[in-house]
Amino acid sequence: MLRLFDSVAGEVRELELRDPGKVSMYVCGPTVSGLPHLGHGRFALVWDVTRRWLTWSGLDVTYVSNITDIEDKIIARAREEQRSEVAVCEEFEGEWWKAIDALGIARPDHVPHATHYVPQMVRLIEELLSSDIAYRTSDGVYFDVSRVPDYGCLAGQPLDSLRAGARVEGHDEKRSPLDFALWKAAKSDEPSWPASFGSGRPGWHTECVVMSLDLLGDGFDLHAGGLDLKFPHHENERAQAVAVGDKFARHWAHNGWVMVGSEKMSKSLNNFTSLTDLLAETDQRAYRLLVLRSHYRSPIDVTKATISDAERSLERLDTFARRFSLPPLGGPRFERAADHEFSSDNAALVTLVSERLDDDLDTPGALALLFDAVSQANALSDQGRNEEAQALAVTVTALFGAVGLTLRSRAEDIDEATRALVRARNEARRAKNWAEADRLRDELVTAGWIVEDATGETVIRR
RNA sequence: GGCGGCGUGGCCGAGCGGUUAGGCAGGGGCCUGCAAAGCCCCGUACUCCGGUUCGAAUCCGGACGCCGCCUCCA
Repeated sequence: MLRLFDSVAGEVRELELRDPGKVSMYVCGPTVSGLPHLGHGRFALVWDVTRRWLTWSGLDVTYVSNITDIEDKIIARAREEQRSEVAVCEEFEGEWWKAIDALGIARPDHVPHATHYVPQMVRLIEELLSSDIAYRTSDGVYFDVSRVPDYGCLAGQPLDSLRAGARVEGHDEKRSPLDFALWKAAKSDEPSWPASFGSGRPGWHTECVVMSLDLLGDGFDLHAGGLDLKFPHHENERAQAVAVGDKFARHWAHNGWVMVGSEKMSKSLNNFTSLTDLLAETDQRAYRLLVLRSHYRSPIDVTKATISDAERSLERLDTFARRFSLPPLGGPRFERAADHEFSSDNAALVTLVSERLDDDLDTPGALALLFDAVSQANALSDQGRNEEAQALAVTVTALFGAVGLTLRSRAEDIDEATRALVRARNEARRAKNWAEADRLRDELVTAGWIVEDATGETVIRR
């Protein structure tokens, strides 16, 4: 069973499931006010890997991830571009899914949208108001954090300590600077919804509480997201749930940051900013490999150098897949251990990799094992031990598939003129006409092909 | 001010007291008509200063440097 670092406990602990055999997980999704960036990509990849691994392990996973479609930045953008908030959200939600699909991330089972849950948020706020945990001000409704005894358990600091550090500008009507907005009173040029406590729009922290509890029920197993959401977003979500008597999530997990070296992320510096740009310019699997290659809680550095490093690694894996004609696993479908049969030798590898991944998602450790296995399979094949090699290769590709990394073995479409060159080269080589063979190879190479003669017949690839 | 993290070989990146992480790049070899791919071998790293220990990258103390959170953020 997976052991994961729990952000409240501050230690790695086993994921204790509410219902045996079933995992309910909620991952805070994006606010669709712009193009998805590298940080969005990382969280989506990390939790996709987690979901896949749990599924591989035989668990029935329900994965929920929301779209925030009402928020300050969306309103600001809509105003700036003189179009509706709905139009902005539609555009960037479209971009979001394009990027998700390109990264080979499986779609969530449920994708709740904040605007579809406003009446339920209103009911939650009413409940909080009725018990005086929430209070009204001239600009909305606020949550009184002092009413939650263990407020700060996610921040890792007691309330007093947080309060001492709060960056001032005391909002007159708030009881504490840490109190957060549940509801923002309507303004004439902003979208608003009716409510018994005055029309307006929901604050960000309320939507995820309502949506996660609605779709997964109280005491769901895992609530995950980027490290930056730990405080105050997740703290505040939890505070609301606890305040109305729920247990909320049993386990909290957070992935680390994306860095771009010491340089500020910007196009002018030739750093990738948006996922959309990254995916347009690189192998779309490179980012997944980069994410898998470091621990999910460590910061990762995404630069041209680290991405191209990953791309070259992928070439090695693709060459491997080609050599053994391995099927492309991963992508939108899930792999399950139970769907595969492993010989005892290969079962040992599966066990070792499983132990790595079950240990707080040690993907770097798992990859090290898999790369070793790739070398082993190649070596076996070199020695002519083809059955063993093939079986190992199939196991390796299944395990890559288990974390969503698809190896490509499919030959590219090759046009007839190029095929003719390859045939001519085979003729020349049979005739030991090396000058002609070399000339034809140069021609193919100039056309962008990589030429390999390994099996007697020439094989070309891009 | 409070809380937390990090500093590893050319680059990336694991490591949680003793054994080769792994990848990429580089060097040598095997294979090959020559290449490519593949395989084998190689670099002998851990910010600094003390300490604990038979033994420390790994534990403790200190120094220096970098970063994050306490405010919208994946």
